[in-house]
Amino acid sequence: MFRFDAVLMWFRRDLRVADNAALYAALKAARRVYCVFVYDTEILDVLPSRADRRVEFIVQSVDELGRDLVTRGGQLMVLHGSARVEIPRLANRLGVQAVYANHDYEPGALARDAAVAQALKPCEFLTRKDQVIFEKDEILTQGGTPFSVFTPYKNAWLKKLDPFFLKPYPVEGYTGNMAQPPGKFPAFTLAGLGFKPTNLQALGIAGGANSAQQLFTDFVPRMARYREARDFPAIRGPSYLSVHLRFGTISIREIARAAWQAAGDGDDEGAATWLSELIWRDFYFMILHHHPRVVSCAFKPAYDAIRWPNDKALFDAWCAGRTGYPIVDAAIRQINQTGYMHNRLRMIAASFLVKDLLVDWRLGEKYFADHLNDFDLAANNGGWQWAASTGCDAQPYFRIFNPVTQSQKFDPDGAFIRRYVPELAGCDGRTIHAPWTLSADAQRAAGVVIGRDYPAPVVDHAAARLRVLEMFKTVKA
DNA sequence: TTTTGAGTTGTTCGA
DNA sequence: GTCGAACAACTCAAA
Repeated sequence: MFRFDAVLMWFRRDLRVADNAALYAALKAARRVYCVFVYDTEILDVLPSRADRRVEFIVQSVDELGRDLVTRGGQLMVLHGSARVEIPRLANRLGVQAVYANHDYEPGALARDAAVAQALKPCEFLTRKDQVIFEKDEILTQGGTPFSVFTPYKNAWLKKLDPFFLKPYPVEGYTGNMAQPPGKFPAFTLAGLGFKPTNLQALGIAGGANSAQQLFTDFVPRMARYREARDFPAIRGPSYLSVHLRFGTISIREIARAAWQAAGDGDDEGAATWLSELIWRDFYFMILHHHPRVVSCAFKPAYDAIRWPNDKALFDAWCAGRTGYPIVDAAIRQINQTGYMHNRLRMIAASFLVKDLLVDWRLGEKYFADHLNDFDLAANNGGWQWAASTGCDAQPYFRIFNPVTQSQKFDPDGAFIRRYVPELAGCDGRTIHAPWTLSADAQRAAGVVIGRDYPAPVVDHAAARLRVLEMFKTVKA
């Protein structure tokens, strides 16, 4: 009744037991299922810092996954090395007939998986869809081509959606055939991996599926207000699940199901808006999978002709949160201090770097990639190309965020700015968005001298706007 | 094949 | 303060 005697389940971006597609497939297919996670040195060795919140998050998640597997009669083997080498070696040692894993769509991961599949032969490498609701070829235009505009993609996505696609994989009922590995596979500590602790715990962020469930439970009653609340960084609008989606400590099916059910027939716009964000996630995975060149090039190739000045002093000011524009600086300080940045602020900070400072979007993309806990290649690239107007939707290049207007609109009292730019704590809600406009007396009264305690604006927005418009026009012509 | 409607997230200007 | 139009013209997707 089993297809295989023994198989190996390889966990990667799916650090949970519940509703895990590949784990379910493995348990259904084999009399004995081994489980493994590899701390892949090919990834860890190139991280920019030895204190990385993501590594800490993964360690916590892997530890919890290991404990969870033990309660179900299994045990997680944990390795540290190159997955390309370690997985085939382990499969051979265990004598399994197949290795199961969930699909990973990034170009580097696809190359790794192709190499592993090759090295495993004749042992099979069997993979399942788990990270997304619909993969790259499941939502197509009537002409059978991939979409490149979000709205028609979303309409087709919603039309295709059926409760069937959101059904959880009932892993719990099939864990009787978990296998005990031969020998010892001790867990790795953060220090054992060569990394230093971060402020993750102090931030209240924790890895693992239990923490993800807590966040989700906390968000469910807020979902109805998501549409109104999500744009204001000072309030608790978003779900904060992005990092858990990144590492698979929560199932996309579980949360999409909740959103879809709540959205109903259009009577809950908060849930519908949140579901839309989950569809964006599928959309960008699809775009990257079909167009891997966007990793290094503009989706609209014409814009690769732009010669970005890339002024180093301006880029450094942006990275340090010292541009003189409070909302931009607060945003950058948030990512620097926490590894998280509110979505509205990601747009403002990205627009400012590209359109005001004339720095190549790829430098900003890299900065976010290095610092975001929830960094995902597909979504980060899509977001930056959107902000830079080089992306795949019909985004006119003359849409340039005004950092003061955005600040007034989305942080009206300056509460968020005050949290991350304490130099400006003495400014009132009216003037905090553009403190350089204060008179010398008013600055003294607010306890901040512009140019001494807080930088003067590094560029003039109105002038910068005209300059970038001119640049884009030249390239088009 | 041709036509038609529409395109995440904005800003500025002028009435 | 508020509102509508202009920004410029292109590409996508469906009828």
